Amino acid sequence: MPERPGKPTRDTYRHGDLRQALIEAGTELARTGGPEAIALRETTRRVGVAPNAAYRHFPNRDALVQAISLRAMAELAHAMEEDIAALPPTDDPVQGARDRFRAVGTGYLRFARTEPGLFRAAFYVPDDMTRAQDTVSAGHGGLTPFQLLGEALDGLVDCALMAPERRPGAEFLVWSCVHGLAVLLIDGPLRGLPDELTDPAVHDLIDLIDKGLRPDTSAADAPTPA
Amino acid sequence: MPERPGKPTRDTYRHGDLRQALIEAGTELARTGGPEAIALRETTRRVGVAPNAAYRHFPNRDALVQAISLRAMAELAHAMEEDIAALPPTDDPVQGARDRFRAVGTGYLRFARTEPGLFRAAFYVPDDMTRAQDTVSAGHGGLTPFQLLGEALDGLVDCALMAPERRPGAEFLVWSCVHGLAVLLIDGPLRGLPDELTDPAVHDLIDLIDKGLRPDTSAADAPTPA
DNA sequence: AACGCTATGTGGATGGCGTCCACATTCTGG
DNA sequence: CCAGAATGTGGACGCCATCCACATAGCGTT
Repeated sequence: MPERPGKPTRDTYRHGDLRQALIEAGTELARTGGPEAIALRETTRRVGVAPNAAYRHFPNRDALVQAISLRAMAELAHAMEEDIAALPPTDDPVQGARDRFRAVGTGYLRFARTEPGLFRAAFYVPDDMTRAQDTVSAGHGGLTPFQLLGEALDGLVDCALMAPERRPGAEFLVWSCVHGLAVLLIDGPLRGLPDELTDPAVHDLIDLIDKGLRPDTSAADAPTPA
Repeated sequence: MPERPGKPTRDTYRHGDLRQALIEAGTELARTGGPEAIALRETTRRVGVAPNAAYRHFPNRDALVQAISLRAMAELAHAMEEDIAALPPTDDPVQGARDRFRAVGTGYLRFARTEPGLFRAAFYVPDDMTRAQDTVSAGHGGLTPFQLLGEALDGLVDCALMAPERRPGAEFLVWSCVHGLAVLLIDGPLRGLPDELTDPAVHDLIDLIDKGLRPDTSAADAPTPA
């Protein structure tokens, strides 16, 4: 019996669901080391299978990383949904819209800080905008992170917290701001900033975005402030 | 004569300034392929030297990447300085402050789109905030990108385009927004967006930040807009 | 001027990686 | 029940970073 305990073994020649097992194992690698830590050989090793077996389910390493990336994106959606769900109920629709908008941002940044490896994996590689619609990257509610943000923005417009003419493409602007902070915090120059400093930064950033989106009250768009 | 044309050779056993040559060659690799394209072996090959020679000047690959990263950060500073220098002269100090602030942002994003590989290299790896002060990463004016942004923000405060009490830490917020768009554009889901779409996005983003930074004119900070 | 020390470059080996090709085993449909 | 498809294995190749032992060149001392 050459079976050493601790090493995953199997009695059948076939694995059963190797594809899923690889995604699972690879996700754990990404969780601790980011997408570049997803080594094909190490992943197959953990599953207890020869390196080449992976090629029966993915054309190459990048395809595996891609699949893991989609799953990570879905986890990001979950985190955002959690922050939205944790919101205290309100009768005021304006308050509600603003709360949901904030929750989208805080959930995003909470996930980035809690699971930096997966967050980075979610944004790894051959991506175009089409993937944001992929249902695999959606949360339990069926919406992707991008779509969750869109809904929150629609809510702002409905409550006149945002000018409708500014709505088109606003996802990209807001997304940029929040994403930028996430990136600077997890592998940029702000890495390792203690929570006591990051939490206010998150708050202030969302304040800034919120304020920047609001409709112009009087005359405030011209070069001079007032 | 085993010298094949095209391959860099040298007549002396010593190279002269191998360290600088490695940084130079590695920078070219990063320019086209980003920091992960900086392979120690390929870099030394281009310089015409054995792989191990690099270890006389850098403890490991990461140190080389780090040196290249600093140089790339300096190039980023140059790009920002260029946009500032290209500004039309103005008598209006308010206009000037706003212009410089915008130029900091446009320069940053122009560099990111023009030299995505170097931009990514600039933000690669073991970084903490201390490196932003490193003079190696400064531009011709002696200021790092971070410091250039700080100056621009000071200018806004001086012209009452920004509330002084919001000044501390504002670098991080503004930086996040601009950096986020850069990242989404060059290796995120917005990759490959044509210039016709990115240019307005850059403009709108800076507008949003500008607006978000402005002092509250009347009553506009409370949950209700007006 | 000669000597030795140190800085610098070379060569070879090791272990990790992704990927390809040939082969083995199992499952499935006719 | 058997052929072929699906799946897993083994070995090889070329890339990589890094380590050790060795070679050579330049520099300061005497």
